[in-house]
Amino acid sequence: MKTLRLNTNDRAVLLGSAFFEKLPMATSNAVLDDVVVSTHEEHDVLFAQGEPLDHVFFVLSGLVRLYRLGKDGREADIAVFPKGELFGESAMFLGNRATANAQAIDHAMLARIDSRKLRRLAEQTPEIADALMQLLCRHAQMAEDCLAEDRLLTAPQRVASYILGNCPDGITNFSFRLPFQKNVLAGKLGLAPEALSRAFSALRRSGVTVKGRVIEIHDRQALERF
Amino acid sequence: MKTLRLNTNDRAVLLGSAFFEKLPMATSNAVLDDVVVSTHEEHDVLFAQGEPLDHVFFVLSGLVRLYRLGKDGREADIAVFPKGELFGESAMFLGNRATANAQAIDHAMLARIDSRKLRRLAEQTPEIADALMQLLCRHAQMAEDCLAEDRLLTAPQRVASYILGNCPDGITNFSFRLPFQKNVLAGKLGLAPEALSRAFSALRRSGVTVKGRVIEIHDRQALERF
DNA sequence: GTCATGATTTGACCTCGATCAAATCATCCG
DNA sequence: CGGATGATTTGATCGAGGTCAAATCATGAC
Repeated sequence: MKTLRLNTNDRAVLLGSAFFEKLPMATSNAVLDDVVVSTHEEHDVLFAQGEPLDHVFFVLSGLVRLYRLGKDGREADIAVFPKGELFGESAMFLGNRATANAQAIDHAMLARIDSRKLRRLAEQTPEIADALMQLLCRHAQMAEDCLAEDRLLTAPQRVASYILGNCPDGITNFSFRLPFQKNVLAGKLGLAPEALSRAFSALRRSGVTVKGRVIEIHDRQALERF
Repeated sequence: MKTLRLNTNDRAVLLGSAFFEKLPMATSNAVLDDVVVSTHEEHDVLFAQGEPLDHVFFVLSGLVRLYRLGKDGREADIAVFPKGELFGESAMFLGNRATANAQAIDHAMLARIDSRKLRRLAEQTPEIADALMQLLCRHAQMAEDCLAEDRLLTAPQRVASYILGNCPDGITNFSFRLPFQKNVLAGKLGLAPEALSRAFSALRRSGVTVKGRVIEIHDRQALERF
């Protein structure tokens, strides 16, 4: 891991993200003034469950996977954060201890925001408190969505739901590129890679084509019905 | 559903809860000044996914179940809230639309707090914003815990984990009463009632005794190892 | 291009938990 | 007490998805 200072481009990514977008510039500057950037190799562990954690992380580039470990060493993904996402915020409210492990997928560049300072600023600045509440709420929703999908949908249905989540409304014919290896998608959906593969092949007869990382949809309705 | 005003006892329950406990009295009074109380029969639906929702609910007595519906009508529990819990707060940040269904278990008495007012107060009062952030964070953690347990643990392991969560540390011999029907516990753990029953019987050989709603543990270690 | 390495798919098998049906058990009510 | 109703358990069966092994595909290094 190497650490650097924030450059202009990084700053632009930060300011354009969902979290900072709605903040007045002065407020954003206050939050970002002592931010440090770090780069990480694929598979680097950023922090581990239970460890002290006094930063909130922002993904400048790459991807980060949040997961828990089972007694037997198996891993369960909680979330995958792409560029532009803020994570690790829950430790701020839980005694500055991480509640999960985090690992870089790809090479990743992260900005670290001091969590004590952020919390202090949130007390003084309603806009920051509001942004934090929205963030917490969104992350809670992500987990609840995941939980509900796990419990209600079969593997092919979960994959269909993921695809539809990437397809703009009203379009019936659509194609996009997975932002990560199938590997990672499988984890995110709570599946073994083999199960993901079989799910894709089950969806083929509903007009889904998979070539490498490129997914093509030919019949939105069929997917929705699945 | 009948609606009433807040009586002294209800007010005491509210003020003693995790959310209000840390607020100055004047702040709590501001939040509670126009609260309305409603009573609900078993199985009453409080609100449905997607509906407009402009209250936050507080459980004065009874239990409330939060769940999502699948296409086929199957239900997946997101959370169960006992007396003293605040819920429905996420709608506040998501366009005042419920993200799940809520249903009373038992007879239930609920206090409704106007969510627009609460949000306005949160902007003016850092203590309220902070309490809200803690609440959101706790609810997010609950969902993440659930998700991780679903993915990492078998049915008997999840039940063991639930029991241990109700057993104070360091005690090896312990007994407690379920706060709801096995029915409800099954849903909360993402199991069919039959699976819960079988899980209990699998735990019998690890020193767990079940008589009606009363659970007895005779060997904490064995449960932890399970 | 050739090879080596890692990703993905496919096949075979097996386990967990869902489902349906039936048997018990518990509680409440007259 | 006798029944009725609902909760819980038990039995039998089935299917989804995990695991392991092998085959195939893709990619980058040379």
